[in-house]
Amino acid sequence: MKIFSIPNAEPQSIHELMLRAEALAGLTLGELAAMAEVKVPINFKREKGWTGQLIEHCLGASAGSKTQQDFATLGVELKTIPINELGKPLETTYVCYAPLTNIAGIEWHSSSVKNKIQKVLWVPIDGRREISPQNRCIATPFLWTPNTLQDMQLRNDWEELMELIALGEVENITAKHGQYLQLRPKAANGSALTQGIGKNGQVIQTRPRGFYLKKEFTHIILENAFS
DNA sequence: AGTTGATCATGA
DNA sequence: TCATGATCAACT
Repeated sequence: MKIFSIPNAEPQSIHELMLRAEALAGLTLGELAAMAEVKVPINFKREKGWTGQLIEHCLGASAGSKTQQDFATLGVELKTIPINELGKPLETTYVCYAPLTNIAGIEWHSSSVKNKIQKVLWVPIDGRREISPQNRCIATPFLWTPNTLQDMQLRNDWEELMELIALGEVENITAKHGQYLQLRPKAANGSALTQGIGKNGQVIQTRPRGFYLKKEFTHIILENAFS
């Protein structure tokens, strides 16, 4: 029987992080929440980020860290991902905000997307809606770094999307653009506005956008990890 | 308003 | 049925 206790400090090595993460496998969110002494929501209608924050806490991520990776000293980004009984993702994966102004000179190799996903600790969790949150089971976490093909796939989509943004087409971009990386609104609500580039190069107000990994892409990551 | 964590819910 | 567009909460 595996023993798990809530750590009180950040992991000092990848190895330590992975030991902690692997010890979560098989636990339900209810069991883990009990150890952390937090209440499990009946559903995620309001607390949509609850699972991610629980796992962060239980792996010893420093709370409220901004802009950089969850485990900055290790260069590791943590992502929970809801899956069904076949191991297929049930949701897309948020990566980061998309820059909509001052984008001249931004290259893929220095982009937020590329840097965010250089090293990701994926924590797959049974996310089937017919299972109550407290009974949802944590699967086996694994570390992932994009391979050459995956890097190229994301780069192609990223460059297409950034080109459209630079050309003042941001408001014509839909989630259908991009094969593996998509651009979608990312805000508290529809009234949130930020600056963007208009069709004639002027500054416009537009909804903030975020980059998301499409399910097809994360599905392949999961398949590779468990094959 | 911006960024972190994401899932919800409705139109196609 | 399912992805897109919208939304929720905490913290800064």
